[in-house]
Amino acid sequence: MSTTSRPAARVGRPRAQGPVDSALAPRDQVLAAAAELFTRNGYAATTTRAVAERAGMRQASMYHYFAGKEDVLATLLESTVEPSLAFAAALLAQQGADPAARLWALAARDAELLFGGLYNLGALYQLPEVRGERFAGFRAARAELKAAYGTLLALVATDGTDPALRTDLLFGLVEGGVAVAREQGGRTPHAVAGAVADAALRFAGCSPAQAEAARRGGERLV
Amino acid sequence: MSTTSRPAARVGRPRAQGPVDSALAPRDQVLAAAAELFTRNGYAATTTRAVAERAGMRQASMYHYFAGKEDVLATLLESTVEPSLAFAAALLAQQGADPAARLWALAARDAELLFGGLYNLGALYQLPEVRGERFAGFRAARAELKAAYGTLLALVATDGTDPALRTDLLFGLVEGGVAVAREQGGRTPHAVAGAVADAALRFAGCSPAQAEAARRGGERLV
DNA sequence: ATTATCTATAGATCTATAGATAATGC
DNA sequence: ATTATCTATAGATCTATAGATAATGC
Repeated sequence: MSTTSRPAARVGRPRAQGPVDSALAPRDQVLAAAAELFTRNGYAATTTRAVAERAGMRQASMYHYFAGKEDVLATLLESTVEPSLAFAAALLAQQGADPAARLWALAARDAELLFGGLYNLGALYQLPEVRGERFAGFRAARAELKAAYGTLLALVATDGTDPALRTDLLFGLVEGGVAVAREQGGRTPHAVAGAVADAALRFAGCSPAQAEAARRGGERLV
Repeated sequence: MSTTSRPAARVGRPRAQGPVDSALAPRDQVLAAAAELFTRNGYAATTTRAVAERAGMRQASMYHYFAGKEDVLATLLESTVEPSLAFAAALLAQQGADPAARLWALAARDAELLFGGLYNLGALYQLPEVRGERFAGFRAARAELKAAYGTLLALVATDGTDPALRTDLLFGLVEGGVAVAREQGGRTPHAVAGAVADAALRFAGCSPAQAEAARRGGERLV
């Protein structure tokens, strides 16, 4: 039997706008719509109605999946850090590998994910709303990612005056560099990621020759 | 005659809340209030009523000084870049001075202004609203500041693959570094500015020894 | 029975404008 | 006369909830 054009039987009242042509689950349709609208028009300026209708449902139906607008934003932000954090944890576990190569790999992967996403979710990290209770999980995950940068930085740069401040600057280089690089079109995630990671190694104190070697090592880890 | 406790004679209907104890002109009271509220609670989430009342006047009175909420934000942003831009222009004119020292000085001054301000106005650069027509002046000024970084970077780092991308990353290092560094308390603008400027020199390709020399030269220019 | 959706709406805003008013300036 | 402010409000929202409804599942 053929399953190609048979619509999956769907429980529940049909949508008023008709079924949506999307492989995503309804909850993910809401998240995708929110990602686009929050980054394009701003979080506070985006109404729940706009999000729901872009996802193909009525405004109130969104509340079947999320407790409210903040819940949508928190879910989005968490999903943005998670992949980088998982990669960082894997890198920290590879204690035999060259620390400089691992730092290169972390910065490159993180930058690539931030830059390569359909939308500039990184810009949402600075929203004042993110200081709220609902975002504690996101903030913790982001702090853990930053700590991974700090661990690798300490292994590479052993001189280290004020390591906490230097870790913050390194983290800011990645997030801020990607944010500014996004303002221009015509760049590939790969090129931006490589440039950010090279910069991270220079920041960590590597000479051009050391940085070059670390890049070659790092590229194998990404 | 003594002028100490005589209130200046003020034209116009008195304020309902009584006169405000502030040396600022009413327009600047509005700007100060907006700077605090926009950065603390977000731009879209801040109402014109909240801004006006923190400035000691009624909501509608704000419209005597500004055409609307966007006008307030645009004025604030322009005033944030202007000092850095003026300093950058002065540095570019000093063609006899060491380029690395000048780059150090620009990054340090820029970071110090961003970090030292009462409020984190730098976080507002990424607002979606800033893409609008009313912000063309601000965007142009910020682009000019970025171009100054690019000019000095090209003088310091003569290898230069993809100088536009590298300029963006340098600019992102300063803006993003300050943003992340602000998240922790207990840091002085001077310390953060120095660390950011040192990082900028390393980014530009300086060896530790060259960077050290440039720092000493740069400190005299700030 | 369960589920995903819908319609309808309460209650609470918010921005910008119209027009009045209470000072000083001349 | 000029100015800085005020009061009042039109018109347009927006979020979240209550309760109904139209599917499938058993």
